Amino acid sequence: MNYWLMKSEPDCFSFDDLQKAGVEPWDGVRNYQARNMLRDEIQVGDGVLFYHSNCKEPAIVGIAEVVRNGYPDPTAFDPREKHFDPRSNPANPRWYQVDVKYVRHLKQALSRDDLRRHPVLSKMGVLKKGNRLSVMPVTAEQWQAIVRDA
DNA sequence: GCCAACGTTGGC
DNA sequence: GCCAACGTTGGC
Repeated sequence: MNYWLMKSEPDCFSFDDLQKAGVEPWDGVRNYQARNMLRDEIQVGDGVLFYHSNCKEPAIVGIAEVVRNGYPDPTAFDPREKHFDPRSNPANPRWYQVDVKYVRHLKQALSRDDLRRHPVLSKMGVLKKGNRLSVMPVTAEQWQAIVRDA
């Protein structure tokens, strides 16, 4: 069992949206490093920290769970989609997605300042400057520090 | 294969 | 809105 942090822009898709949806495909990722994790590493049952990015109050807001292993991202095949990629096709898919399920909100969202102040969480990749990965690994220690206290 | 130009991300 | 960081593109 592994743990991940996934970013979403709340103006686009928020954690409340995930709660309403229940289960949602994590689509539109167009970065090879992230693709490799989605396709090869992220497994059903893995834990997900849901992070709101590019917004007024960037923060880890809740917990989700992977409920489907990596499979081809169909939005890459559709020219009407924002993330359409003509180089990807069903016979030879380039981009992958997983399905994630809402679990629960944190009692209190963890802002970047909260994370920076924490002895364990201050090491999280999401705090690193210039980090642009929309999916990144979280250590068991970091996961437990969050799930235990929040 | 190098690298400059360009686009995107995302905190601030 | 600014700008640093980084990935991608494409000419050579």
